[in-house]
Amino acid sequence: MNPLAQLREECQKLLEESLEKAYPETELPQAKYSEPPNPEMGALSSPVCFQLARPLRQSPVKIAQTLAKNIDTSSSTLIVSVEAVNGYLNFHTDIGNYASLVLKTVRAKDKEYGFLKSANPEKVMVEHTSANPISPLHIGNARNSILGDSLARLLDKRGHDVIRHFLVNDMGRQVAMTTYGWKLLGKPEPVGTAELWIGTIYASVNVINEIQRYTKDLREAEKEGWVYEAQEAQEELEKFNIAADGLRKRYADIYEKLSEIIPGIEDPTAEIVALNTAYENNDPTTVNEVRQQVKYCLDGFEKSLGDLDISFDSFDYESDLVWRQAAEEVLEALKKSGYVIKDQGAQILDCDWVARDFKLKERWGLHPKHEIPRLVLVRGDGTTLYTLRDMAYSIWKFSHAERVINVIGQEQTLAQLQLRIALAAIDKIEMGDNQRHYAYEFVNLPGIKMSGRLGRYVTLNEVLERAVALAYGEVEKRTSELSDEEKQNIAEMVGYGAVKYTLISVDPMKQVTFDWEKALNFETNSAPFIQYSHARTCNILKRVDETTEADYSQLTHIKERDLVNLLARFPETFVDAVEELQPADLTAYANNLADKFNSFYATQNVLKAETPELMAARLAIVDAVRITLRNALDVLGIKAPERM
RNA sequence: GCGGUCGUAGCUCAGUGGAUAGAGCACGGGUCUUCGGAACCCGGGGUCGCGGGUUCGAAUCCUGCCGACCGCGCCA
Repeated sequence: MNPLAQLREECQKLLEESLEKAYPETELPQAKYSEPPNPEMGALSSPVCFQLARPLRQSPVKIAQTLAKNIDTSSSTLIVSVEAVNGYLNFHTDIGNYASLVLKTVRAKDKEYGFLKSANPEKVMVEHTSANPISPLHIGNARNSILGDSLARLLDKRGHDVIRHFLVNDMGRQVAMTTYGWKLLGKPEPVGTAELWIGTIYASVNVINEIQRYTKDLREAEKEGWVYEAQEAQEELEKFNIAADGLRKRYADIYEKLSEIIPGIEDPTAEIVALNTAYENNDPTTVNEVRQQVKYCLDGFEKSLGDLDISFDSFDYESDLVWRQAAEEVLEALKKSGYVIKDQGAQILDCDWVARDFKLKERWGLHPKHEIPRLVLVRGDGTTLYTLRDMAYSIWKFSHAERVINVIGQEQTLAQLQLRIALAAIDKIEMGDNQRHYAYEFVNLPGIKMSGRLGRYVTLNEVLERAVALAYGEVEKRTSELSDEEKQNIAEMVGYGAVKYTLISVDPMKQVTFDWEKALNFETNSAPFIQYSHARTCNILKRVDETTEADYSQLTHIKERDLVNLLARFPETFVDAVEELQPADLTAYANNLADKFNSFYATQNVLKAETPELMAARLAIVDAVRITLRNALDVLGIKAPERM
């Protein structure tokens, strides 16, 4: 299953024998094997001589030469020679044997190639997306969904039992505001894309309220002759008026109607708060209304994400009564812990104290000077805060899983840390250990900031539509004989793949600026490029029936060796990507493999190979590349069409 | 003020202790009677934010500055 590991074992054996001969009594230090800078220098390389330099009191270069001289490769099937270069030991493979091992392994394992299973499979819950059900998913949410889903896929392939979870934030003021607007409109059915329609209601209510407020401020300031205040109000008004124009353009009647109704209401804010309270108190009519509105949005989310092949095993509503009860229990436990202090009637958790007592900073790798701010649990008026519900929710997660990964924006870092600390305070320190905040940064738009409150965003749907349309145009140029449906199918695989790839391939902690050109770039270093390479492999394979026995020792060209080496690296790349939770490792790998394959393709003609045995061997490479590219894309949730 | 994250080519980004720091875009030049050019090859372009330290070896680890963003609510 892992040919690279076999190769490494043989290297290790040779090294040990050589060291025993050349420097008896010396232990072989633990050293990682690395990849030489270029394939001509061998398949594997060891820097072990640098570590031996001190104990042996010799230069690494000298040691490497001595060890190389003492290595006898006759006992090894995979290694044909070892070279000392600048203190490194470079291992050269017997291409016939190594290619045979690698290519046969890949082809025998086929769909399972690379997916080494964990020795300790766990139940893992991945919570991702969890977007507020009041606006369409935008390109920033999509980063969350796509990263979360790729993590879930990676863990699943590694043999873990994965639960994909969505938390519905239905308790906030924003949901109440949206439902309020929807009621004012007479509870109509959504028109067009439901989430966008809902998002327009939400933003309209908000914008209208703000315009009223600043209009009032402006009048007062003018009356009193406050120049500075007047100017400030004027600027705010302009901002909201621009937003209003955008909303009108999207759904003229929503904004118009609401802007006729709302100014006639004495205190809309009070009514929104009242609606929120009624919902919290489980008033049956309100529950129906809110849930209906939320459902419109969630159905839309499921559809957009479904297009991307992203789905959930469970949706849970924050409003479910269980949490409130569980939150009470958590509060009791926290009080008993003794870490809760009182301040003007409020109850507050002293996080830093907990961290000190349980040595959490050492345990979780935080800086010793990192002071953790205190956390308010209960207000002075006795009402509880969200944190308690979040804790209860966290505890609930662990009744379904041993490990929890929360894909949540980077701005929640402190809140997530406080949550883990609070869990430690009530004797659930292992829940803190096994809970990981998988943080990611914003996606910005060039020039402006996205804002749900102003209804200003690039929606996921828009991006997907444009990507698929562009892909369709390209597909049409090349596969005119296919039916429209087939072309559409391929265009979707390509367009969706392109969007996923751009979001997966950059470090989650890097702020990115959304760039249409880059998202729709179908050239090298994109999903379509990898998919295209895959289609090329399929195309070659389609043209032949392999009958001749391959002679792998004829794969003497450096590009062929390079591909064999790279193919052998896939299983460990996969394992590293899962263990480090870095799906980007796999986009980089797949791009690299596609790149090397195209380079091979340009000069090493497969079907016109010099001998039938060489052709068979090259076909084996092509087939192995096909399998590996497909598997790498598959584990990222990107499909690989056979033609495009 | 305190804490976190980021800073690598003109632009967008890889590279989490190893050899000469790599891709794509953009720019300049080439390949093609093709196993599908969404391709391949060559080229220019870098004091890895700045300074110190650890190490045989640092873009990578530690530390001090500088800059950008985000947190530090009796909001959710």
